[in-house]
Amino acid sequence: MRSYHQYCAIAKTLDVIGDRWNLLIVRELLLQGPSRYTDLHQGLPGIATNLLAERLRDLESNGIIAREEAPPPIATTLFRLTPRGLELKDIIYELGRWGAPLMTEPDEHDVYRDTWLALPVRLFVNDRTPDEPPVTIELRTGAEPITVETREGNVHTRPGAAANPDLILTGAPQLVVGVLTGQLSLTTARARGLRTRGNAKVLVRLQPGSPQRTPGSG
Amino acid sequence: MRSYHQYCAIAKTLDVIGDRWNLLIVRELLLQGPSRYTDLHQGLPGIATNLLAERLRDLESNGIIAREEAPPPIATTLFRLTPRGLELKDIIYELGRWGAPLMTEPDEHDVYRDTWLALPVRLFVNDRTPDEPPVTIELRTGAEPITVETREGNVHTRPGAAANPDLILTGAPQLVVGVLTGQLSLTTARARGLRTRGNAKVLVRLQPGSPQRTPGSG
DNA sequence: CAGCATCCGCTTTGATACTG
DNA sequence: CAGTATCAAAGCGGATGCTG
Repeated sequence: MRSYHQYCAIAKTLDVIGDRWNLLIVRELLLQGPSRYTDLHQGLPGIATNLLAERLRDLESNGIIAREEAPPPIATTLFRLTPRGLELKDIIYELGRWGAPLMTEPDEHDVYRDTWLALPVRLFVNDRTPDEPPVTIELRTGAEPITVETREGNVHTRPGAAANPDLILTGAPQLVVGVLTGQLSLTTARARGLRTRGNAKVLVRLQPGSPQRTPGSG
Repeated sequence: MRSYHQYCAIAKTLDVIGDRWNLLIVRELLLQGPSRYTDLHQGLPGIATNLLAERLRDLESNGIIAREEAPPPIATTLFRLTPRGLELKDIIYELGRWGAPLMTEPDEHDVYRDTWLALPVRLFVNDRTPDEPPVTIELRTGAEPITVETREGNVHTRPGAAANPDLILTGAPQLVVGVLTGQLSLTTARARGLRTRGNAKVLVRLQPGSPQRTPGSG
């Protein structure tokens, strides 16, 4: 990329990951794990295919990602984060935490992927009563459900349905985010189309108090 | 800027602060406090003046910074971070922590400003024996000295000379960073031109162990 | 089909000059 | 001091084509 040519830790970091799309590529690899080129391309709506190829080259030469020839049955190239690339996790988390409040005013043109919801939920919400038995909430905002679980005072998210969820939230992602982050009351969200099934009282447990920092992977 | 048009917390954040120069402007305002246009311009070597003006407009319209007409004796416009802009501190710190290891291989063409050193030092170094009496180290890497102090287990930095420093380090910034982060031995650094005055043993106290997270402002 | 490279029109950036 | 104005160069996005 174009370097800032400044002897400064911030500038040096931005020299490596400041280019357009770079941090979103890291986001995809963090959320999805090792990925094929085509899957990255589909997880990054709007990127030109030549730019994706170029960015992957740059990130590889900077030691952020590595490519790996997977044997059958995959039989294709996989891109994965290196240990150094994984260290960008805290940066991604801070970006997600700062951006969570922006999620309540979505743009009409915005593209949405289910897995993207995991970040604001995990980072902005915390378990206020960690001593009570764990709760499980299933979020249905699109094609694939997401499961939110409390575990030892932390909030974890993972793709897929839950076995025995205490609560199921179905509706537009901004309604789900609004309710989970406490920016939207349950009454208002319901009036705007959110549907709930199960025990909605567990929601008071997951509210932004002192947000958790650098939660575990998952 | 050009939006990613993705309903994702990371993408939304980058829509606001992902443009080139934006985070470095925030860096300057964090390190220097409220600043005049000219001082920002001189603290951001390489930025075109039209770009600085445009970025300041963008950041203001996004609620990150505010401009303020200061009365005499300043009698000019000051740019300062809003509370929302101050919340970017954690992002800046994570960027600085990640970039600190890159500081040992400087480029010949890199520009340097004394205050930039504060970030990697404060973020990458911690006090291993917080119960012992505090130590003070003065860094002389350019025109203006920087003071490093331990206080209740945290490491603080501030511009200016120290009253009674335990140690004074004089030399190129990469030597100072290398020694403080433990990437360079004192012997090697001295051989490359680092000069020390005082009790060099206090350096073993300030080494990267479990790096401190989100230290207080200062 | 997966993983690119090439071409092209548009936008953004950087350098410089100029202004209230 | 605090910007605007201008313009060449680089970067980006979209379409398309190539190769295993």
